[in-house]
Amino acid sequence: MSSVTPPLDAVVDEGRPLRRDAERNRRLILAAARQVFAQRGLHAGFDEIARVAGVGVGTVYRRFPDRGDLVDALFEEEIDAVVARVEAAAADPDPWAGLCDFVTWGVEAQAADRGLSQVLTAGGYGHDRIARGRARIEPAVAVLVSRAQSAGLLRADVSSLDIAIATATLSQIGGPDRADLRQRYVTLLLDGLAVSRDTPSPLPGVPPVDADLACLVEPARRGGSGPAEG
Amino acid sequence: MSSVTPPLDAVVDEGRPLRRDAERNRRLILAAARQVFAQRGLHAGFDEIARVAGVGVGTVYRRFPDRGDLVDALFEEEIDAVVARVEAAAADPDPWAGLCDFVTWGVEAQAADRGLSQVLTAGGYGHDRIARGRARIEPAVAVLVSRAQSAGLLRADVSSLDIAIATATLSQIGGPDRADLRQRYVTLLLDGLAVSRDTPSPLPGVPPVDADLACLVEPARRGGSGPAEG
DNA sequence: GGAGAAGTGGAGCTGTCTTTCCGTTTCGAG
DNA sequence: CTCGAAACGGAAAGACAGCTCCACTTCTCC
Repeated sequence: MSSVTPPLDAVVDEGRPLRRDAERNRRLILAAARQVFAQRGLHAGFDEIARVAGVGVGTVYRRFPDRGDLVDALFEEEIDAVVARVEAAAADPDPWAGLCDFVTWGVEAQAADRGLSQVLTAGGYGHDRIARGRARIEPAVAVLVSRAQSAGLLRADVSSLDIAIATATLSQIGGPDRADLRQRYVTLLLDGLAVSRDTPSPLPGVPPVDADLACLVEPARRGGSGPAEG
Repeated sequence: MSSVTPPLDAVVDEGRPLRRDAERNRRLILAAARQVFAQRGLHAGFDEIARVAGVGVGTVYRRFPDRGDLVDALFEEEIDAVVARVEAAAADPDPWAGLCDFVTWGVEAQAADRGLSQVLTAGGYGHDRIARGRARIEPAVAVLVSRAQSAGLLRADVSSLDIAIATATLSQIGGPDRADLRQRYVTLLLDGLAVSRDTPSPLPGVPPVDADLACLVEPARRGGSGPAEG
């Protein structure tokens, strides 16, 4: 307040005067964690993050004593991106196109980043920064939803959380590279969300093959469960 | 090949002359595994199955040397039940009602039994008995699907595997006791699958609350990830 | 009711993942 | 250049699940 705003504040807060090498490593760790969390989800071992970052595990633990710190640091801006995208969709002159755009994008964003999907759906991963970020998404989606409902295009009995749940659920289908497959179900969902229609929107992609079923649940582990291997 | 068909054959095969206590334990283990796999999925520890069955782990491993043996023994008849249900649905005089019935039931059956969901979707859990069982489902669903398509009620561009994937996906929503929630999305799916409709089928249940998002992905573990606890 | 095969249970081995600790290295102020 | 503090890395301790092994118990057949 008065004269003493101690420089220590800066250390505890954001603008930490970390030693140059420490700051460099911090960035390397964040970059590595972004990649590893996206691929493997938030359970990923600190070992792997350290290896990808090219630092020792000890360094990761010193900088981010618990996983929540790392999650907070990483996903705050990703959540900002989600909010921005919802708001952009809500600004689309065509309310229905805006909704379609957001659902399509949301499914892919979560499919491409398993960590994001976990942060958005499972409570209790990050700390306060994540909680605050999440709280900003739902109202934004609510705007998008009610606009499409007012226009008489989106059925009146869905809520913004229905959209969130459906979007998160569809993101679980297929691997990161199977956008084609997921978009079939996005299309079905959107056709189901429309108030009425005469004819189905054509499903994109090609019909799934037997192996496409497999990417839903966690696969059998290398243990006794005998992964048939082919 | 000639004269000696050792009585051991019987032991290795099906009609095993197990000792009375061993046969009793075998049944206890199967019952326990059915319950544990349904709740926790097929990764569940043999420890827990043993504890529920009231036997030692060693006993479980002796009787079912690998997880696939246990899965085979348990899920063959559950798959038969799925096939039976598809065939019953295909016999419904109303092709659309049959499809709705099967999707609704299939989602709940898989939601109530995580093990079943894994057996049906992830390849490589059981052994040959499971593989053979799975192979019987798809053709049966194909009948159901093409009947509804021929009647002009189901959109022509979905395949039976689309139905299987969508069904399995929706079963991941909510806990075992949230059939009300899942049926909202089943309704949306069916509305999306219809060739055309004028008005949306009303969504059952009540709109989800924030906490309902959480049951999609595996929750944070008790480790450093700081499950915010509330 | 006795002998021996069959079956049992759970202690403990193994491999995996998380976290801590401390001897060494690197930085940067003087 | 020198020195102290900060940071480093990775070995190893701890926690834990999957699986094995064998001293002991229980059954069955005679």
